[in-house]
Amino acid sequence: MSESQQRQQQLLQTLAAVPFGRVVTYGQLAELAGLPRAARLVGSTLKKLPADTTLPWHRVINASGRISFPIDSDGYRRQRARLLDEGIEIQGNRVSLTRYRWQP
DNA sequence: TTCGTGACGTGCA
DNA sequence: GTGCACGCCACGA
Repeated sequence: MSESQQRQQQLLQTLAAVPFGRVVTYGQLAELAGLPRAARLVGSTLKKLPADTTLPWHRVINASGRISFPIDSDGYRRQRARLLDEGIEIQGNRVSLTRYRWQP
């Protein structure tokens, strides 16, 4: 297994540990996985996930507390709907990090 | 090998 | 609050 594949495994394992009703930022997820400053890697890794994945990809938002998809995109609507399902409040495209951020 | 690109972050105006 | 520049890492052309 290559180095980059191991890093992606680390990220996915960390993602799987994010509890229901909580969110993490791209940068936070990277750091928790032992990969500081690899926020962009999180994005490209999530992009490769299969559509039927059971991983909570929707619990990952950017450092501003916003959903990183364009407002009118499909991905945006799917992520928003899933977050709402978990009881997370969303104003516009924004989630309150102070209330919902996961702190292990 | 180099270069452009991306579901990002931080600092600053 | 917004926008921009720059840094970061991986990947494909």
